[in-house]
Amino acid sequence: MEKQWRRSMPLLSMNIVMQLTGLTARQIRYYEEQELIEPARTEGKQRMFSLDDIDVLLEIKDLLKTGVNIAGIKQIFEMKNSSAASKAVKRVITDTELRAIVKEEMQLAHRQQRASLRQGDLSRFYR
Amino acid sequence: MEKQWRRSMPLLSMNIVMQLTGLTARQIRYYEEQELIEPARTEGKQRMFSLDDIDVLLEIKDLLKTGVNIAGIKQIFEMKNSSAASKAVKRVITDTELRAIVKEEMQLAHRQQRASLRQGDLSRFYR
DNA sequence: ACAATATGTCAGAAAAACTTACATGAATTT
DNA sequence: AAATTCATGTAAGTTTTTCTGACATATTGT
Repeated sequence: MEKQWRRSMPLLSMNIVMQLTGLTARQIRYYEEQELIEPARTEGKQRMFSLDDIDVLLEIKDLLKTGVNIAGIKQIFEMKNSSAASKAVKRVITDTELRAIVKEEMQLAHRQQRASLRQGDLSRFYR
Repeated sequence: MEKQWRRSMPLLSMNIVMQLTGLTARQIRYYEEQELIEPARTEGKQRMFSLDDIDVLLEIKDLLKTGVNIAGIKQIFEMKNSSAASKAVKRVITDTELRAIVKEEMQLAHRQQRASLRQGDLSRFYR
């Protein structure tokens, strides 16, 4: 609970993040557009990412792979944040919404043989 | 003695390194020219630095501030490397050379009131 | 079939970084 | 004192990287 700020320092440029995550620039920008991440910007408006951003991007990648869509990921992240803030897990997502998400998840997880672990990217290189 | 490789991954661009070290691009390129560092390159020939590089740059900055010149720094680094390689500290530097360096060091350290600790840069932000 | 999603691709503009060359003040050498 | 060396500044022109915006498209949901 001390040098956590280091993980939130925006040190990484687009190119590196692409390599670390195995995502394309288009994907990364799209996730930002969808407000799943909010990278810092240089004076010249270029994106600068933190290690925390990398974490989030890898999680997005995994969730998409298992079939959750952006809307679902957004909800999941909201849940995380509210519980992480240790505020008695607010009901930001209705039960039906949650069930829909989980169902969707299960379906695709079944279809695809749950080939989960990412590879071909450099994610194994950090943390 | 395990995830040390992470510190050697070239993740950082010139701009960030300038901020982290408080050095100018000119200085950083000059130190490379003098073979004190050897940053990786992207396909397009842009420099990419590792955390280890940052360490070295900060050390260069400190040593220069205390009055050691590039040649001296080069020698010091050689000593470090050979002893780090735990090869019975070879005499890569003659005694007279060493004395010259130390003398030079002492003189300048005296002149300048030994205002040592760096500030104004972001070095405190990592590690 | 139609609409929505997530991503690819292209084009033009802007930002960042590169190399090379010349300038310069401080320190050192001759 | 003049010349030289050292470490850094600065300018110009070029290349690389990133940006935004638009349009294309395959897959999935209704």
